[in-house]
Amino acid sequence: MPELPEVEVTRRSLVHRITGARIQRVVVGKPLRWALGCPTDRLIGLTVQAVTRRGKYLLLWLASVSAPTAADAGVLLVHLGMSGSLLFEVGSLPVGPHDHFVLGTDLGALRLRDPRRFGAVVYAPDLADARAVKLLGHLGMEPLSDEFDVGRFVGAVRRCRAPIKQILLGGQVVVGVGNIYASEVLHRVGIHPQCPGNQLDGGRLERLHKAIGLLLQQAVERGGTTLRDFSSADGQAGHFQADVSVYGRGGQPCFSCGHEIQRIVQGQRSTYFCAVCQPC
DNA sequence: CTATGGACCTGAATGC
DNA sequence: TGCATTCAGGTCCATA
Repeated sequence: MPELPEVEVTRRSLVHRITGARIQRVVVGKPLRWALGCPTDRLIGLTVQAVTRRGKYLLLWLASVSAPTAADAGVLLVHLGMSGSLLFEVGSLPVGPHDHFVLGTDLGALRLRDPRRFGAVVYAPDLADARAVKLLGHLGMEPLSDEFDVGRFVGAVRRCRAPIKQILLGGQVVVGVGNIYASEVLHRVGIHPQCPGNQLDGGRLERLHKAIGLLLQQAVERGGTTLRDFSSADGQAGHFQADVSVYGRGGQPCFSCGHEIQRIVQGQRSTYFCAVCQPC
């Protein structure tokens, strides 16, 4: 489900509702990808001071009662994995079979619903903590921020021999581009997904850089992509699936040229592209 | 260091 | 209908 746009849409739908909420109850279900890393009791009484995002992680900054604006009580790193979604609801509805982490607060209940359990909620005292560094330390540039510099992007890609699709998915150059948006952005700029990074000239990479920012921004504005079950924290589905031009469209005609969309496998993930619009 | 494949887990869709 | 197979929005880890 969740690439950067879906995570950002979740963040925006959540932040104004949960900020200031005081944690009263923590319920854990079946194990997620990683253990929480602290006793659930440790979270009781803390308040959610801010909700930020790094790549596909949401960061819930926690504050103690004595310093409610300082985020001095650590951070919860939330990852939605493949099938996760966060829902925030007033009141306390029954915990469903796929709700594997629930924060009960005085403002409502936040639940991570994740059937496949590739997601995780990890507590870290701060971002210098070893667990936080392991998860966030190697991540590349934020594509919707000013740090997403053209020169750095071009330079980094041209140092890689891997296929450009894999470079985008890897997250070490730029974060947040997942399997849907990688295929989509390469189609937009006419680059073949198997083209090695170091064979792309500066002009094409500059256009790719620009297209990544634009595509992700557009997807956020459309509420993300809902292929099966994504929804924001208030239950709204996304609409960007209506703007998808190649992902999941193997065998169907390209909207630009009419040629049949190809499906190939790279790194055990499906890639979709048009061999006419993306010749190399 | 890179590249590759396996692992984690459930559910929906497809095929025989 | 029933059962087996394939696929799915992520990413860490072991192995070569």
